[in-house]
Amino acid sequence: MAEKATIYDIAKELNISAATVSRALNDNPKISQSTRKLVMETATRMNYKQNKLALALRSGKSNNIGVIVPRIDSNFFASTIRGIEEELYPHHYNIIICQTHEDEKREIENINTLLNSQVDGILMSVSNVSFENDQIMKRVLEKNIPLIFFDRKKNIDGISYAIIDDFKGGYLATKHLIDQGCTRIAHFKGDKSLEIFVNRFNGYKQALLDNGLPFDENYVIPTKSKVEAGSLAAETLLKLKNPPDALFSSSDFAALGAIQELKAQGIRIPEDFCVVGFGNEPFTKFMELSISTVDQSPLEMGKMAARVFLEQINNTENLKIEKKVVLNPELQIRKSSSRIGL
Amino acid sequence: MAEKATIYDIAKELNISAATVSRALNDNPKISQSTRKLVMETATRMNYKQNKLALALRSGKSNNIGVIVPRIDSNFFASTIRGIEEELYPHHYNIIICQTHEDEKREIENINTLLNSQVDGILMSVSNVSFENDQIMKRVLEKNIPLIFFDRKKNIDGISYAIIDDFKGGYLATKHLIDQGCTRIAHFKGDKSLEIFVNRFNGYKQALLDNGLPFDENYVIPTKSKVEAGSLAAETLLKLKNPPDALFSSSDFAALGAIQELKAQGIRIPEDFCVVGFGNEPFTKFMELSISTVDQSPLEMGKMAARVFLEQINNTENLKIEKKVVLNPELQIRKSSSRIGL
DNA sequence: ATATTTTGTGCAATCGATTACACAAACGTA
DNA sequence: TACGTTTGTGTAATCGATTGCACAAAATAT
Repeated sequence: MAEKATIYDIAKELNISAATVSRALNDNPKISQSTRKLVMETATRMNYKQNKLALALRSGKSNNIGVIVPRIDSNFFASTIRGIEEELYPHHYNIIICQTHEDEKREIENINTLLNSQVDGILMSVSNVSFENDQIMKRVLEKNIPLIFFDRKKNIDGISYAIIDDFKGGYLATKHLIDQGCTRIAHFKGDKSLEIFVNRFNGYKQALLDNGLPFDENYVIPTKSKVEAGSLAAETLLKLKNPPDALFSSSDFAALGAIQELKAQGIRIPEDFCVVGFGNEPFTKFMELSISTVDQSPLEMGKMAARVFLEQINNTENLKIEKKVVLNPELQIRKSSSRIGL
Repeated sequence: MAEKATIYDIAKELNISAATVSRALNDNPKISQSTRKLVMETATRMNYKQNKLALALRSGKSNNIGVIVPRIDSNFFASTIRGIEEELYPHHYNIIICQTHEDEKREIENINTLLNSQVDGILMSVSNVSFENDQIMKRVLEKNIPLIFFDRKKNIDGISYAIIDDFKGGYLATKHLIDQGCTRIAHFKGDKSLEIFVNRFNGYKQALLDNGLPFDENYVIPTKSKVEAGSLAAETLLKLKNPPDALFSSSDFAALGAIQELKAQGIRIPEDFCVVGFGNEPFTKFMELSISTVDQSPLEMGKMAARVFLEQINNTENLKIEKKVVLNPELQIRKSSSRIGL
């Protein structure tokens, strides 16, 4: 039964002190070559593994960081987490994952658990905008633990973030539809308590204004990020007296639902109706009628968030400096909106 | 600057000992009501948070478990992780995520890091089958740390696992194609060093045998789980003197690639050619030509793996008992293979 | 009034690694 | 020879929480 070996076990084995063992293992130059070699060999032989908990307790650095997301099984969040992991792996940080399921209580619980676990930082995509949560986030800041938002952020002074320019994303998508000759462009709007959706909506609105198209409230439908929700919303749109000839959906899933409904009603895409989604979900590319969409470069976003964390952890002085990374959205033009050529 | 408060800070504040504070916070009945109340209030006031590192060091339980997967940004793995997280959350375990990128060195590194971090258990989906890794896994067992495989396992005595019956999945898929009247069924075979792919292949072969169809090696193409790989493999198949009339692909992505190639060559699906994939990736359902596939219930698999872990951690005695959970694959019949009705 | 039990706290060791400080041995130098 | 340096190790404190044991004070019994 190979129980875990500690530096004390090695020390006893060699009749030296644990301090010497520790120094030898850490390549401290004060230790003689002979002792060092002996210790190294014995450590290997006894299958010694440094206990990171002890190290963390003493040093105050756990080398763990917490990542909080609404859910992990979405392509977007999984990709950001991948980005975070890849950026932090070389720096020997481990990643603790938490899901909130969009529940604010869970969000607070997760933050507290992570703090209790002495994580060195927290990267999160917020679930909602209650004020209660603001309090706890401020407390994280007070403890001098880097807190970084990615994608879904809140406006709290002193908190850095990595996001994409959702306004621009909405603008680009809408402008593209206008360029295709569409004049009655509808919009599926996401949860209005989240900045990202408000910004996409604002980008949409601005593009209409800038191009002399009227903004019609009836064309804006609050829609969840679900296929079924998209179908229903499309149905509503088509019942309007003057139905739209294009859709910018804040969600790829809802866009898909809309496309299904449109097709079911015999409407041709993109000839009669153009659609642009948001998120660049894998399926949008795979469809026979591939769906135009706005890419959020989640991998890059995760990496940027991780880099901001690294900067903050290395500059305790600059902790108060808010770092804002805004990535550029990229419009992926595909069949669902390509009237012209391609 | 609200620095972190410890029980010593609370003790000093109240002029009592840290031991008493600790007991009060843990609802130890030996502490008087009055003291307890005082401690609780002071703890809240000082924003005290228990340091889990200290607790973990003393108790030898970190309440962290490690999850190792080839990559996190695949629908399958993300879903299993979700399952694991949801099952373990009520038991106050945190999840540390590691990616191997199919690299065996990384696999060993990850295991070592997790061991150093004193995780209470490791759940993993292996990346390959080198012997070197067997050694380290055995060492994990020797340390009495529960190690559980999910989906991609290895045959190592004493290691429990949660998988699906890949043989049966392959069998069901192939049998279904036979039932559709297909007689020349090809197969895209995955990495032969992984059990799951060997089993899917064996199920395919057995179904052919059981139904009096000849097994033709030329119909079996080693194919990566990529769209492009599937297209190329399909091209190869179609060049055969006697090309197949159906395909069972061990990957949904490769199946999609094949479908694209088949269509490009003017072959009608499912009339001329039936296709079944494996994995039930979201896009298979979303396509206009929806793809039949074998569902692996990743959420359930993750939960089962987590449950096995919980059983083992609660029965130190039974650690040596291998627990084998084999889930039932479910064939999702969709358009790509539905000649009859639907 | 004395003996016995109960109640509530404190002391100190523990988990494992690191590190400031002390100090002996070995070396070099005048 | 005597004194200063260097070299290599050991001692003990520290990180924060828990807990067996000891023990004083209070409550109860005799």
